[in-house]
Amino acid sequence: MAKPSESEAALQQTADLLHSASIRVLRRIRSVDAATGLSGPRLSVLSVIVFRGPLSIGDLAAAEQVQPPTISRMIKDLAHEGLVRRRPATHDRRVQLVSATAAGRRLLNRGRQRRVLELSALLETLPPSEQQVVQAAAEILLRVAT
Amino acid sequence: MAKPSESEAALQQTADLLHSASIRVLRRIRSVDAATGLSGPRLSVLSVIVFRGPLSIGDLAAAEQVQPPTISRMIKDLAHEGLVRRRPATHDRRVQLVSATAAGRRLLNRGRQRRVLELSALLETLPPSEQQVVQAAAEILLRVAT
DNA sequence: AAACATTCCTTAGCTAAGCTAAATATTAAT
DNA sequence: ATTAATATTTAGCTTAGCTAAGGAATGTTT
Repeated sequence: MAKPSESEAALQQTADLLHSASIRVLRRIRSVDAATGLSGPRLSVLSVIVFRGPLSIGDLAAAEQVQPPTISRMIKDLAHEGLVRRRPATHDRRVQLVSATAAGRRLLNRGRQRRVLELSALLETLPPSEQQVVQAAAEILLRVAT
Repeated sequence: MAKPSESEAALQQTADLLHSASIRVLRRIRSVDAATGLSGPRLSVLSVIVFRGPLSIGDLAAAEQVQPPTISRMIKDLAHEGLVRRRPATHDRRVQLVSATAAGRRLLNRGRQRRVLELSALLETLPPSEQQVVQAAAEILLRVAT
């Protein structure tokens, strides 16, 4: 590993801080998520389904960075719990289009609300100037991190 | 749910952005982590062991927000792979103190290096002013989010 | 000091979520 | 009409989470 230049070192320090901060933020949220009654992975796929509309199994697998069989089974379970509905696409009956039921949307939105409130409580302890820094950083990262 | 005031709404928007940004940052890192040959959970406990020194099973469980049996089994496996070592504490022979081996530290540091470089590549595309915003935000969040 | 209670860890056994390989069904192409 | 390709499912394995129950060491009470 070559010796990094000064600016590279600064970049790496920022990267390191960002890594740790992201971990802590999500760790904080995880505890609150338990209240939904869904596991992390299920909550995550339900979220994709709710916000990115009807979607095939394959698209869901790509979105979750997971293999199709994993999604296939989760959708079966979520459908059985009435949170999600699936039907063959009209243009290609191999693909299953998955969408959220009203119950699925309700559950997700309540969970999302709890999460947001948990983080809000954290941000509330900051002076407004720092809140703005956090917001600006989040916007920057959302722009560049796919 | 009561109607939020204007500042509460702003806070919630920031919280929402922060949530999404954190997810995307960690998702980006996950792909790189696969190169270590360790799963996410194992990498995570190894990291805690390396950076927080010798630690009991119970402390590790608390750090990872997981029940002790989960850690107990993972430590058994990591020890078997030579990445970690455990021995009874001298002052209380019920507790097992876990520490990293040289091999464990090497593996972790290489992985950490890869992660940091991956994020650095992302940050590099930003103008310096935005890099500073991200760094400032990360520092703020590390301060308030345990 | 003996008995009881507590604490730390492990074992056993379950479920969920990840994987690969192989099967099925539909569509596309030759 | 076959053959190839694609989308999903099924089957079977591993890892990681859980709870319940047990063993060993330590603390507490009488």
